[in-house]
Amino acid sequence: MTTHAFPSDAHDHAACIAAGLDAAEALCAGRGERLTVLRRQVLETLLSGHRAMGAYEIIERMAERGRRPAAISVYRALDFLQAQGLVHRIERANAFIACAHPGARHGPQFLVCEGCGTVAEIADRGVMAAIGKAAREEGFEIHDPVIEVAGRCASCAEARP
Amino acid sequence: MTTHAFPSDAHDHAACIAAGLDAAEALCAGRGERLTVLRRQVLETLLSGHRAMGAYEIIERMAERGRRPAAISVYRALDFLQAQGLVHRIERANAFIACAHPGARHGPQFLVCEGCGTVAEIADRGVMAAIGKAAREEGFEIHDPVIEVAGRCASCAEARP
DNA sequence: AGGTAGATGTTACAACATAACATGTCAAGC
DNA sequence: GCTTGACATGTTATGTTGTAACATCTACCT
Repeated sequence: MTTHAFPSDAHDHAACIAAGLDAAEALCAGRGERLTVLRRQVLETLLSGHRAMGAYEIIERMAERGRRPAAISVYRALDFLQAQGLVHRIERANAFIACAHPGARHGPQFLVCEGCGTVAEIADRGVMAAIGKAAREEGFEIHDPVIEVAGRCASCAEARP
Repeated sequence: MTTHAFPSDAHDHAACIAAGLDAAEALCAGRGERLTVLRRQVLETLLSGHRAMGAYEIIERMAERGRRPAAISVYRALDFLQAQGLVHRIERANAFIACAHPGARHGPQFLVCEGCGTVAEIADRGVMAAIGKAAREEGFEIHDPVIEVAGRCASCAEARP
């Protein structure tokens, strides 16, 4: 299987949002966790955007479609979603993005395009193995690796070579 | 050579600060860049702390030893020091740390201990190679990789197994 | 001395995140 | 049906991190 970490221009976006929400529902149900309306809306906003978004941008988008949630509420929802592995935080951008592989165990890595802002989530075994090896040599126990690579995605590199 | 990314408890700290400052002087002189008093003090503060520090913590420390610099001045000094490769930013902590290998080309990676807060800077070839390979498979051009691994350093893991 | 480029200072504010406490919601057990 | 308890959300205020806009200073060149 060839993976396409960067979404193609014309994929079935509605279906991809629905799939993400369904996966989240299933995952929470299986764990006895509550995917409340607010949490679901935050996740849906991230899925719709299909890119990393700051908390206040999420608030803005939610405000356009109904009541404006308080910052703290959105942060709490994001905390929950992160704990469930449904959302990741992009540290270097103070932003959040819906997980591309909900349910899978990871160790995700992110390719962040400086041209278009798209964030691709990959889960490369080789990268994790190399980091594990380097850490072992220092006697370091890995808990939470953050790998965020800024650069240019294929289409942006092509557009401005 | 066995590297010790985590500093031993009793290394010659004064010498290690002096060495860092000397390296910075030499590097800037060689490039025709100006290591001004303010920039030097910011770097010295980071070298003394021997760990990652927030900008406002740097300000606090500098205030204890003289005039309190404005936030923006410290951020500008940090920008300069980062551009010269003398300081790195730890994204996940909104903090800064003096570079452990000034002058060397890198691609640094950080092991951040959640026990004691120490940050070890390593420059593992295997990790960079793995990331390069993963990026190539996506047609992604790497510009600025961020690798920050949280976990426990050897002494903290031993102290609380 | 005057010009100029770069560094720093002053002030105000934007953006990101959380503390403390009140209130709402829903299901279990009486 | 009511109470209770656990968890989620709302309200208000504030803390933390970072920058914009513009003034001033400094060191060097001519």
